[in-house]
Amino acid sequence: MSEQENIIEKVRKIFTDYLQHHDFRKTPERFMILEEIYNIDGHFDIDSLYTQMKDKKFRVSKATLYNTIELLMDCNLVTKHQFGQNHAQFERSYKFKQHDHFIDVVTGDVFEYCDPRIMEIQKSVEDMFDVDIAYHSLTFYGTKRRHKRKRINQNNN
Amino acid sequence: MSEQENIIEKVRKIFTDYLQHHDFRKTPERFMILEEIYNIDGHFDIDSLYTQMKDKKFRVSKATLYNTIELLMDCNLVTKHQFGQNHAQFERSYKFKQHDHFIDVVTGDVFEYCDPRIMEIQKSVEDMFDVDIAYHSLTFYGTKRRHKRKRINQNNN
DNA sequence: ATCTCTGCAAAGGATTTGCATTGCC
DNA sequence: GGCAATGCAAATCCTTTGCAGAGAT
Repeated sequence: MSEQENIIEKVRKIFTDYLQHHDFRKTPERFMILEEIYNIDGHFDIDSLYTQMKDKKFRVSKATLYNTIELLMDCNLVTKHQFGQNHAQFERSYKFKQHDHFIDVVTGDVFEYCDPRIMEIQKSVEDMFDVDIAYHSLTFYGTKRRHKRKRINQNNN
Repeated sequence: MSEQENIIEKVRKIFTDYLQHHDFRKTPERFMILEEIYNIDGHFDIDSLYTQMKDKKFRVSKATLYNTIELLMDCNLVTKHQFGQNHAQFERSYKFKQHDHFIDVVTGDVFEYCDPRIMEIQKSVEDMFDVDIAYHSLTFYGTKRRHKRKRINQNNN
């Protein structure tokens, strides 16, 4: 069994347990959507997910996509991002380690990184306001540096 | 002259210079909006700003509000936040020192704090991806702690 | 058999756009 | 006076809601 199949089996299990525990129905649509999402690398939005599933001849509606993603966020299998545009982006989150984002404001490219110092800040904020933090959103916005580097025996650029 | 008047004079100057430099017109609406925003403490959205100005009998349209706020973001006089809902929130930003937010997901309350360590992370990210970061967004989401504290000779709570 | 979940379509809310008019330069 | 900026309204985009029928329990 591939690592990917292994992950999908595990998230199906998590989702099943979650649905069971909340007395929600285990409909085939919900599992199709979960599996589809876990086969997407990187970020996606509702519309692209919808188109992608329609292309595969799945019978699915946007209402169900929104509804199901809500459930998946509830059981921490999907994360939502608002990068500043008016539409949300999502991302599978099981077994894909916590990370934050850098957005290139010119190209729209998304880069990921993980810096443990954010957890230290989180701890400070929890103490400062006497709160428990469930999650955070950290995004840097900027542009690629233009290199004006001078190199000796320069061959290109 | 009060500190507040002083700030408003300065941001008017910044905005004037910006408009001049870009060959944009210095319309009275733009300065009314700027001044209105700088008299708001904390966050606001387009709708509340619109209502507030209408209540004062200003003749203004939402189209102009959106347009003007775009300009104000361009010259760093206003900051935009997307706290997760589908509508943006804004905030004056001149002379109000850089800060980030904690959102109470139950009450919707917004708390502000400033942690210099975010700049260290920013520097790392700049080096890692070879980019220049113009701004960032850091928001923590969580809830107030419930106190089960035991105190000896407890008087209140 | 019951009642949640579904797809579809309509509604809703925030933001953008089109356009005739206003008024800054 | 020319043309950018305005107000208003319509259009658009994303998301939510209403509802009749399908299907999980």
